[in-house]
Amino acid sequence: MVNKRTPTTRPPGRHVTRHPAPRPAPERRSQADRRQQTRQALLDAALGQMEAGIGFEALSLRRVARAAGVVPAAFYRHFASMDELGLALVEDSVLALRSMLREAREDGPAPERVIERSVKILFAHVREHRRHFAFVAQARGSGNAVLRHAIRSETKLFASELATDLARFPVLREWSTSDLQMLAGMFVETMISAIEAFLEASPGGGVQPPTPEAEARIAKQTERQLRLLALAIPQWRSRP
Amino acid sequence: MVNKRTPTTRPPGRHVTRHPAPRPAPERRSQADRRQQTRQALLDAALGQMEAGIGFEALSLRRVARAAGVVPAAFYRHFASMDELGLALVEDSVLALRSMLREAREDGPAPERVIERSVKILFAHVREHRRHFAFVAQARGSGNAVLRHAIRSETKLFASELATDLARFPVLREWSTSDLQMLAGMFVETMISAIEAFLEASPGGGVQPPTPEAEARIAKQTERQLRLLALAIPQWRSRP
DNA sequence: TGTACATCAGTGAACGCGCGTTCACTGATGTAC
DNA sequence: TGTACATCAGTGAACGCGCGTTCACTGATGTAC
Repeated sequence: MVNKRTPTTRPPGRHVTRHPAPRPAPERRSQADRRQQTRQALLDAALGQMEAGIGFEALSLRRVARAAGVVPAAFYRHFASMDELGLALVEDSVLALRSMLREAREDGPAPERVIERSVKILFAHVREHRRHFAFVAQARGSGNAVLRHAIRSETKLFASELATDLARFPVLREWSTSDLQMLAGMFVETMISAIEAFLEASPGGGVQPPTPEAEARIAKQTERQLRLLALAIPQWRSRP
Repeated sequence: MVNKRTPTTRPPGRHVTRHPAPRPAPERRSQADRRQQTRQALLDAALGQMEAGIGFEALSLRRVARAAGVVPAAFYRHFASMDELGLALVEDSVLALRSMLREAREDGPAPERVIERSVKILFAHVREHRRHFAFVAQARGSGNAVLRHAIRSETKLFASELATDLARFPVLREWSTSDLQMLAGMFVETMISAIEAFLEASPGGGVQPPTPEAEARIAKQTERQLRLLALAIPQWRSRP
């Protein structure tokens, strides 16, 4: 078959880019830096598009590339597909979750104010990594099977880690593993719905963070839920 | 501007439909019946496509029309857009939820086995309306703002109804409205995650219902969660 | 019952568009000598 | 330090495809007389 494409004969400098930031003065930087920077721009662009209310499944490679200020073909230098970009976002989000648990664990079990403290940490993290949390919340139930499964298995892992932490509390020392898993799962569920409420309360379709008042209201509600759940613990007769 | 379309001059009977069921022998039926039937076929086709693992947002009007055995243009005789079709599905799903509450309410509060009974009713309904539940679970977090909001407000309404029912239990008679709302919300959350577990356990990407064993396992887990939650109730000091 | 006309659900063809993917290319960065 | 060549991130153009939407149309059903 004949190659029907006309050989490139355009004069140099003729092409006008219409991208937002037309690559400012070819500053000197290493190839590795440039690569890393574009990769990050693609990830940021995807999060940014989703912030504007577009679901991950409806996100197109071309939109992401455009928002990142890069030609569609350049996308392939970093990800083989949108699925792969999504998995990279899951990975980043998981790091945020892990750091949350680490912080909560930091000064050991202080049964008195543990709920209050945990909620504070939760909301601080959600505020800081809002876009990643929004991505996870959205893709968790999305039609994309690859992402859905990745997120589900990470959520289970997270609940397991939490279960191990819970086992350190005296009241829970006698609980069976499966009961601890259940309790951790319920805590995680409560956190997830808190996160969803937080994101839903973000004005402008998730573009801005919610007002401090709205956040305080949701945090308080979450505390009440966790407190109610905690009241059940001493009443439970754990069986293996 | 000139109408560039060639006037239709094709001989009658020339066109060959490639649709699955090429409209069998023009049986006699009323226009209204035919209309209703196609509308239902479109709704079923949408559910069917989603059953195959496609998210609502990724569902195209053309796919739905094709699966319904109808030409794309015919879609517009029934819905102005896919959003509108989605809202019709939400409405159908809400009916299923209402019927669930009605059934649970039927023989009044029987504190002894109320949890066991409720879970039985829940799973019976999920089994019967699996595709509608799957649709709601999927669209609940999807990128489609219209559907997301419709589903959220219906969920809140559902929780409110449940709260009214809960108020009938003697242990809860003294509870403030907002505490009842919270409790109902937590029950609903637990149900939702049970539904998600049920759907996730469906083999073949949701095409078939889960095995009776898997269902029994999930039902049992749900019962345990609700039981734990119920244990907290007498301990709670409700304040308005 | 029979006839002439109206209604309207569904058809088939066409449109312009954004999509994912490919390709040979450019030109700055990196390396060997 | 200077030169010649290699590497490779990003480019621009092209492709074929499925999409949503429009339109004049067909022909069965419905209605008025």
